[in-house]
Amino acid sequence: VTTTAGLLQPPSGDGLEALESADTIVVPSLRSGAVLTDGTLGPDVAKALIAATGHARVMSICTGAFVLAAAGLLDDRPAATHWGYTGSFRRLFPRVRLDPDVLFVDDGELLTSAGGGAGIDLCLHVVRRDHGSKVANRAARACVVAPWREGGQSQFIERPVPQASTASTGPTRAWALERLDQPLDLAAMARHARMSVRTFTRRFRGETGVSPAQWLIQRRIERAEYLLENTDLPVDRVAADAGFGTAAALRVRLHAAIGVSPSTYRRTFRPSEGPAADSR
DNA sequence: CAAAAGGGCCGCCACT
DNA sequence: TGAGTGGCGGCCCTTT
Repeated sequence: VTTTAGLLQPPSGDGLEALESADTIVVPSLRSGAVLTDGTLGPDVAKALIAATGHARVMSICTGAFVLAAAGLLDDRPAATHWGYTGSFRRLFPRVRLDPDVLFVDDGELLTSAGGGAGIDLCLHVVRRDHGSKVANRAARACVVAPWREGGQSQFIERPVPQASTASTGPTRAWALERLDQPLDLAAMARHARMSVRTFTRRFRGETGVSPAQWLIQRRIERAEYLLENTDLPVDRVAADAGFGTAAALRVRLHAAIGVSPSTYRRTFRPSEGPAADSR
């Protein structure tokens, strides 16, 4: 991977020529510059970027999307950028189909991501595409980040792959999220995805980087954490609603994931709440 | 804590 | 010939 960073204002003509031979060009986020305020870009930069699209994959992180948009690369294409810049981005680049709800957008040779953290998600996605989920997972571990985040309903938009012979497990994940409180086993999920169990597990791991059961546990933990933080439901109700069945199972999972018990977790987020029973 | 049972995961391989 | 599929078996972890 060849990355060109900090070349937006090349000192004296050097730098941009690197784009001619790059495989992948990553435009990082900017905090200032004309492109953010009035959407203009040096003509030589724009020209170099446009020329590079013939042979290189071009991606942006955070406000880097302004650079791609200013060069006209994103016209009539879906894209993502930092949520704080949604308004000005739309004003400056009305032709870009900006999606404010996704972590990143994979439109084939053009990839854009939301804020810095989503930039990591995008980079891991690219590594997964190029080198498989094993390498991507190792990279994620090295960076101390989750190999995969769901990020709301629409985790990311993939370019509608031509003759998508490959059905995705994505719809089944959405389906599973709707019924987290019910028993869900591999057979049921595979049936929903209309695949054999073997193919389902293989695809699932390829697409998310984790196994179906691990993914389910992670989602259930998130649900339980939410309920502990935002409701006064008793712990066994939380366990049931999150799909753990018993409070004991929730205890074990939560402890394995973040090292604390449900009640401790709740207390750190709702210190002054709860029934008077626990007064001193 | 022990033991048994039940799932899940994944390498392997034959088969489209 | 090559990629995708899915059944099998063994190991592992979780639950009872």
